[in-house]
This record gives sequence, structure tokens and C-alpha cells, in this order.
Amino acid sequence: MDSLNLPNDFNPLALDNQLCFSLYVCSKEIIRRYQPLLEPLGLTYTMYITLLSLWEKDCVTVKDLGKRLFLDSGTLTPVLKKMEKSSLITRSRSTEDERTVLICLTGEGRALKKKCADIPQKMACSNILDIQKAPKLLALLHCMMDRLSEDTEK
Amino acid sequence: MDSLNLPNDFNPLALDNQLCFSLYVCSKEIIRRYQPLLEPLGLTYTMYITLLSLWEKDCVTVKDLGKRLFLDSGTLTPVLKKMEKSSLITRSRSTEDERTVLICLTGEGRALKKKCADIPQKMACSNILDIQKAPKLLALLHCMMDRLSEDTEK
DNA sequence: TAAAATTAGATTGTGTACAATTAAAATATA
DNA sequence: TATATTTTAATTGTACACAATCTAATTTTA
Repeated sequence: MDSLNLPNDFNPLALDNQLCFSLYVCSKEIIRRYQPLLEPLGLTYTMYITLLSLWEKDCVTVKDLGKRLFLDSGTLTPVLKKMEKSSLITRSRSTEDERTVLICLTGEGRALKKKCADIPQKMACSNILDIQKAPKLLALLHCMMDRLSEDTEK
Repeated sequence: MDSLNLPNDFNPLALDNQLCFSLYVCSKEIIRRYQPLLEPLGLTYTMYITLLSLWEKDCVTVKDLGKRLFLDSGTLTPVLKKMEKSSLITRSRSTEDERTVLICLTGEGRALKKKCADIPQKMACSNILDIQKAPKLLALLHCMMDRLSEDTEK
């Protein structure tokens, strides 16, 4: 008896049966499609999601930003330094706790939100997924993300 | 009237509404969880999916491998050279068409399949997703992948 | 409270990713 | 059939990712 209810001919090592591989391909290919929309704004995808996070919650530590974006300081520090250089954010050591660095949007960084307003619509129109299926997929992925961050918590 | 049937308070720039961001996070985090299983075998995730593909269809060109894995030669060439060095594959120019390089498994490369046989099970047991939800998610992602490769075809 | 442990961010090293370019080979075309 | 075009890999350059390590600051604890 098969406790996983898998068909007998299910091959666990088949590429088409790898959940992770599909996630990996979809993620990469969609990020690639962001590029022509972001490049004119001087943004990479990593900078874009950093801005999305900051537009929701400004003036956060590198640690909190990293937790929200699932990125560590090894990735974030150089990206944030570039964003500082292009005047989108400021990086400043907290005076209360000298270990932490506070990331805050500049006026320019806040203003960029308007120029990004049409990006989601443009991406949706590239017909990557039926518009009806998107919420279902998003829900499944969030369910997975919740479990993934549980692990990381401790 | 809203042709997309979105709730009025839907914020398209909210991080939690980004399909791509969820894909990106889930993909990265799961790949990270493969690492402790692959490292003892001397494999990276990219090498692992390359092997998955070759175990299904051996002796393919770099181009065909790249199409299957959604990777270009800039990524594949150095990975394949490392796999050649560790005796998992051979790389040889085709005699019919000198432009193409044929990638074939060695005995060692084929033998590694046995040692990888329990990886899918181990990953599934890490409880990343309800086992019932996985097929649903996989189907949605394959639907997306089909559209993504349509784009790339031409 | 002085030493030990923890924490935050930066740095270093390895490994992808992909765009753009290059070079060689094969194919199409004038 | 020479020339132009296309195709295939490899190379180069830029940008992540993350593990491991390091340093300084803070907190715990003996």
C-alpha cells in the first residue's frame, strides 16, 4: 500500500516531477521578463523587491529587510550600497544599537514608486498564467513560504 | 468595472501579491535545503538537475540540455566542465557537426543515480508542502512553464 | 561586573545566471 | 560556388546567492 497515493509508474527522479525544478524555472524566467521593464529605471530585480518592501515599511534594519526578502547580508549589503550610491536609500548606523544599520528611502526612492506603478499590470499582460489561476498559485506558494520561514525562525 | 475581478483593496505593488517573489523565495529556499543532501555526493543543485536530465536522455548536445534545463551555455559550460573533471560526464565535439558538443554520462555518472534515489523522498519528508497540494502546484507550474517556453521558442 | 555568548552587518570565496560578444562551422542564397 | 546568414559553444562582464568567517557591539551569565 502506497501511503503517498502515487501512481505506480511515478518516477521520483523524473525532471517533470520535480517541484523545485518547476519553481526554479518559473522564477528565473519571470525575473528575466522583468528586466526590460526595470532596466530603464536603473533597477535590478533584487533592487525592485527591496523597494517594494521599503514602500510598505520604511526605515528598517538590514536584518529585518533580509528576513522579509529571504536574503542575507552577503547579498543585501552590496545591493544596498549600490542603491545608496544611486540615491534611492540612505544607510545609517543606529545610535541606540551601533550594530544595526537603518535603511531609509530618500525622496527619490519614494518617488520611484509612481514610475513602477504599471509594472505589475504589464507583467500580468505578458500572459504568463491564466488570470484565474494566479490567486490559486499564489495561495499555494504562500502556504509553502510560511513553512519555509518556520524552519528558518529558530 | 474591473475586468480582472480584483478586490478594490488589492495593491498590485504589495510584496505579498507578487507571484514572482513567491516563486523566487520558494525556489531559493528549497534549493538551499537540497544542499546537505547533495554536498556529500559532490553535487551542486545545477549538477543535480543536469544529471536528472541525462538519466532520462543521455548523449545530448549542450543546446538541447540547455533547452531542457532552461539554462544557456554561459551557465552550462563551466558546470559541465566541472562534471567532466569529476568524471561524471564526457564532453566531445560531434564529428558530423563540429559546432555541437555531445554530453554523455560515464559509468560513474550513471551509477550515481542509485545514490540519489532517496533524495526526492527525503525532500518530500521535510514537509515543505502538504503532500496533497503538491500535484496541484506542480500542474500550475507546468502550465506556466509551457507558456514560458512558447515565448522562448521563436 | 568581567568573561562568555550572542547578535548585526560586512567580507570573502564559490557557484550560478544571463546578456552580449566572439569564433568556428554549417547552411542559405545570390 | 563564393558570400552572407545562421547556428553552436565558449568567453566576458555584471549581478546576485549563500556559506563561512570576521569584527564590533550588546547581552548573558558566572
